Amino acid sequence: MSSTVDAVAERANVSVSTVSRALRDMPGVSQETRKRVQNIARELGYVPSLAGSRLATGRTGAIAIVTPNLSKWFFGQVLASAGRVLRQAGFDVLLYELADTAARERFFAGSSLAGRADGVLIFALQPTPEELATLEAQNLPIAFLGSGTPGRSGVRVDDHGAGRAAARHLINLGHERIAFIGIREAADSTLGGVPPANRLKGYREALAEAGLEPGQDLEVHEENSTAGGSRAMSRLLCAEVAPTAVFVASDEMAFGVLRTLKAGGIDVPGDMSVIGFDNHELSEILDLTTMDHSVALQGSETARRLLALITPDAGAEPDLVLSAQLIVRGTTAPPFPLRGRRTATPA
Amino acid sequence: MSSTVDAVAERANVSVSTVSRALRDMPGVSQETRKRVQNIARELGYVPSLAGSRLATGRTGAIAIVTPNLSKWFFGQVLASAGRVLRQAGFDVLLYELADTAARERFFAGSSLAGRADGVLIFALQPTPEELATLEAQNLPIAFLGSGTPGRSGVRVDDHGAGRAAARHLINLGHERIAFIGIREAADSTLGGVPPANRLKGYREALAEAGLEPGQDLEVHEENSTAGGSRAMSRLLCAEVAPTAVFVASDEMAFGVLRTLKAGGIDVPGDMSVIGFDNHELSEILDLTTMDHSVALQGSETARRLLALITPDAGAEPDLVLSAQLIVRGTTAPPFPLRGRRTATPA
DNA sequence: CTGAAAGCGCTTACAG
DNA sequence: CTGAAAGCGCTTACAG
Repeated sequence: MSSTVDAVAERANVSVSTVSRALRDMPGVSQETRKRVQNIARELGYVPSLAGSRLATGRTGAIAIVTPNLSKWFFGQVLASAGRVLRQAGFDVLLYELADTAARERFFAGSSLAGRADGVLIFALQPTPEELATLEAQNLPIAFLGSGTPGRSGVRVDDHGAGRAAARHLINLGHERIAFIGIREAADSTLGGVPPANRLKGYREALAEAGLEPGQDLEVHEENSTAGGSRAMSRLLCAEVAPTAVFVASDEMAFGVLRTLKAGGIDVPGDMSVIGFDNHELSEILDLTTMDHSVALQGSETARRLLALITPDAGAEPDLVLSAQLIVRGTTAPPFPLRGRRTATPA
Repeated sequence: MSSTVDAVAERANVSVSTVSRALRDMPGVSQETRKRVQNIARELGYVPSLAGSRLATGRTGAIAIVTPNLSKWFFGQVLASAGRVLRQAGFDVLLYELADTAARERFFAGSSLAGRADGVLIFALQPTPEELATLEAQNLPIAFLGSGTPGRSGVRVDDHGAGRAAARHLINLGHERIAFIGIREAADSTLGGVPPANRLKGYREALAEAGLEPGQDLEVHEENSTAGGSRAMSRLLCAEVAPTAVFVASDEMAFGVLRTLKAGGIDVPGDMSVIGFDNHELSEILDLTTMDHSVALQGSETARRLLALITPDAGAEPDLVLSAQLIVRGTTAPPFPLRGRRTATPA
């Protein structure tokens, strides 16, 4: 419907080359001509056809975001924050949710992104070597969020350190039987799976350093949901010797843990300390002690790194590794015996 | 990088016209030629240039989704469900988050969608007549979610009926002082504002029908967040005569309400009944009685309606008005005096 | 500073 | 069933 360069050119008595240059603030156009062309373009309501310029330049002006299950809180947050940075920079955002393995395969099967995007943001899914190869074949700049692909641009969290820190907090409180509830990926999950593993490692390391025996029955893995958390906690309650504290690899699971404990009449933090991971927007409501890992920042910084890869002037930014930070709330406390001792022996 | 129609044509000893037709399963190509062309295309790793076909056909193969603040739970859910339907139908999803009024103005200022999308889904924002006009000017099919634009294709919730139902539930339990906590839009909100108003109307209507006086001090409005809910509840606790029940226009606010009540030592549902609105994924954890309004369905059905507008064969589907449904959980009960009477007088 | 022309990669009447 | 050609709307060397 809207007019074309030709229409503008004719009306302004110049060539289309001049129109093109004038409208894009390119050098080689006199001030006067430029002004005139711009005014006429405005009058005519001219808006350049994206398809035309894409075909001519090969640039699309769009960035693709590839994400696992969007209905999870985390991905909504990083999508929102990354999207804002990209739009700010003038890019359109193309959204690819790979909710299950079928969608993932379909996506990586073809050159899904060819001619559609100038770059791609990959959230939390660890591409296989083959997948990475097909991505490379379309040679687009890529930035990764959360998947530890060495040598690639991106942002990730020091999950190992975070796991240690969470466990340390419980150890410092005096706990000796500390359980771990980790994320078990669903069979058709599209995630990479690296971060949870590292949280577990950090936890084990802290326990070892403190001279605590990590009982196998104190590590359970479940689906990352409130229901999964509930189930995991139920299993822990059947351990030979029940733990006095539990480190849960996601806040959502921790919510399920809290529900189960409440249902079972087990006081938190009186009988059981609980620490989550995420600083989910609702963890404050539940007064959950948790590890914050700057979720919004992860999204925006990944986007910024991709932009640095695309825009020639911006220097390449190094990978960013974020440290998680303990947020102390009301679900962690010294174990019962210690609390007793302390109140009985004022310093 | 990938080869072009010309390359395929040359290799197959046919014209580009034939290649184009063969690859898109158009009539007028012999089975044999078609097969041969398709094989060669595959061998060459040919993938059609989107920019080329867009320019030639005017079709983009993309749908734009325009949404308010994406980090809100509701919008993440409807985006996810709508996106799945669109991708299933072969469309790319272009995401426009209009998080504040500035973004909204920028979006509606130009013909942002011209040449970028074949249709647009508008979530929960009520376009002004001028905005609607600029949208129309780009003449794209539009489907609305949640904004009551009469005569337009879309999906919305019967908020009026839902408000009545929620209030009825409390009335039926025997409550006589029933408060309402509504959503007050932030100054730079991009939302339309229609649904909350209707929830309030339904509430008032139910009270009137039951012969209950709706005290002005029983209606408070706050920002749609847990903090807003907390503030609103605090204000209600200062009313001349405190309510015994409260209908909260969103679950997130209701979470804040529950926190405030807990902090104040007010038992739920013993001293105060609370009913929310959304059936938020975490409302079950908090055992919150609420109104479910089929959030995922809203997204997918809006997408389906847009597709019906775009694909010629599919008949136009009528607008969909969804009824909300009460989910009874643990935060609603008869008011204290009634409970007392009932236990004292066994039937 | 300005313009004529080729080219980006497709699709689609039109003719055969 | 197949092909030659025009056209979609831009950008960009190249020449002046």
